[in-house]
Amino acid sequence: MISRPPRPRERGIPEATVARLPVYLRALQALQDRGTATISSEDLAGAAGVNSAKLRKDLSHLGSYGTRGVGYEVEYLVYQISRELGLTQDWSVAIVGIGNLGRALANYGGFGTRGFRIAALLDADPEVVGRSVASLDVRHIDNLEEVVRDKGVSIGVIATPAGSAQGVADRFVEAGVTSILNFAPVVLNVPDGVDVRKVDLSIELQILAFHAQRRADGDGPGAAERAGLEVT
Amino acid sequence: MISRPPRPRERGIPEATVARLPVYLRALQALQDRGTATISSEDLAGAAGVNSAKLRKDLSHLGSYGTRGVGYEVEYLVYQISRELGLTQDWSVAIVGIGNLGRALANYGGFGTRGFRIAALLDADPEVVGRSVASLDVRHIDNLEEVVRDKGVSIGVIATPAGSAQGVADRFVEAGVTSILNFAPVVLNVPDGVDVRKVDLSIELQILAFHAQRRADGDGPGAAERAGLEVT
DNA sequence: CCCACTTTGTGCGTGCTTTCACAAGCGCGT
DNA sequence: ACGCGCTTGTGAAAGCACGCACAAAGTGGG
Ligand SMILES: NC(=O)c1ccc[n+]([C@@H]2O[C@H](COP(=O)([O-])OP(=O)(O)OC[C@H]3O[C@@H](n4cnc5c(N)ncnc54)[C@H](O)[C@@H]3O)[C@@H](O)[C@H]2O)c1
Ligand SMILES: NC(=O)c1ccc[n+]([C@@H]2O[C@H](COP(=O)([O-])OP(=O)(O)OC[C@H]3O[C@@H](n4cnc5c(N)ncnc54)[C@H](O)[C@@H]3O)[C@@H](O)[C@H]2O)c1
Repeated sequence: MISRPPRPRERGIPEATVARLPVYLRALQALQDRGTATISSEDLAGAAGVNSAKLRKDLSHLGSYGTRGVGYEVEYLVYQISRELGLTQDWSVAIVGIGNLGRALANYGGFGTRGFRIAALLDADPEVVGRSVASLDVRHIDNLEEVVRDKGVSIGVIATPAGSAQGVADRFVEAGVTSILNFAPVVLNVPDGVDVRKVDLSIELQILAFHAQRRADGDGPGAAERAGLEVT
Repeated sequence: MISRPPRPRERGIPEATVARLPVYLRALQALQDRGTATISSEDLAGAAGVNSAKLRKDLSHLGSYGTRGVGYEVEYLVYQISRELGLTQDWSVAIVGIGNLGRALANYGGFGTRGFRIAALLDADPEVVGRSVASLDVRHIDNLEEVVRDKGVSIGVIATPAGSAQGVADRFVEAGVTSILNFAPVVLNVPDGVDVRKVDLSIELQILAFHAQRRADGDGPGAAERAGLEVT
């Protein structure tokens, strides 16, 4: 391992924190819409469904943006989290596989509140290619490289059947897309430096089933807590 | 495959392990379809995209189902994981909010490979109620309690707009549903003993954006690895 | 100016997760 | 029967994550 140059400010935000920042951001934006100017860690934690100490520690990774005795200024915090998450710039998204799910995604208005723009839709089926979905023409998958280049696509969404997903991922990578969101139920194989996240409905259901079964079997006192359930 | 496990089952399977079992199960079923009889932890780990030591430790929580020098018998392991996850019984699922997403979910054939059955669709919009989606009549949300009772619904899926989600969750809980999968971008408030999981597209996109930005900023050597990217 | 009160930022103990490394166990060929 | 090669199962170590509890820092009232 090469020793890194002495960085004055090591910016290593824990992964668990990164995953929660969007939740905080959403809660803050709701507060902002309601006209709230400042909020305590206790209240914000409540709105985000987390422990307040955890929230404070998470925010402390971004810097010291709170005021003791008062709380956090909502607007300022919204800006800081947005900046940290990279939402102050625009991200072009391409969706591949305009079937049931792909269409729902394309039509989904509040895509990512802000920051994300659906730039292109692609499919392989001649029936689908050429149609207009959510005010966008569905292009043929063969144009992927061209579309990525011309539209500056930086995030690829895969909503094809499982069998096609790896191939689509390969083409995304080939075209220079290094962020992929995968809805197909397969493990994608990508080179280092490419970031893949997956959304998997059936895994979520199976986890629910596991806990439900456990609750049904040996439902003694504390069984739910042991299973790590939502506690409010 | 009728004989119950020899020893009293461990009561504490780590949550992280539970979340991976469905991934292993899917990989195993793919192997099964391809006619593979046995597989080593190394190969299965490769197919599931995890470290082989982790895979072995995960499986060890279910029992000692491997054979040293040989590997795991695919069919047996499929059965054991299925049983552990509760997939040997049927789960009735009700979907509330038959909009873009709800329809996609309802039409999604391979819902959970096996074990999950969509038993009911519910909506509040008179335009939607009464229509037939995926061979099911969409019922009015006011019938939720009745539907849950009659169809034996044990898992509730929420695909309504954010503003309605808490209300729907409350009604699910009231009706006795203790497993909820939430697609709406809100933090649900539920009593102890109710299990809520969420699927949140925009959070995933924001996490991708964070890593993409980080890569763009200080893309030095090892930057990708530090960000915890897919490594294959 | 001081004091009572509020709330942040964080040191620290605890428990969970991951990974390494290897002894023990199994099958096969001789 | 025996040894060799392969693979599992698991102790042990290291790394993360969580949440308590409290000092430090700020506010506002008197
Ligand atoms: N529908 C859901 O609710 C849902 C839920 C969870 C997961 N998924 C997963 O999402 C994916 C899509 O599901 P769906 O219901 O929309 O399926 P679908 O069959 O309705 O749509 C798939 C689309 O992908 C296109 N396609 C196929 N191969 C392609 C390729 N090589 N390049 C480009 N396009 C290609 C098809 O033409 C089709 O339009 C599947 O992997 C599914 O398992 C769907
Ligand atoms: N479409 C997507 O791709 C997508 C992606 C991520 C998240 N989501 C989220 O999923 C949810 C649904 O999205 P959508 O695009 O399908 O929205 P949609 O507006 O198309 O559908 C929502 C449906 O819910 C129904 N509904 C509203 N209030 C209800 C109530 N109280 N009881 C029962 N039904 C009610 C509406 O009648 C409508 O049919 C939203 O919260 C959205 O943020 C959607």
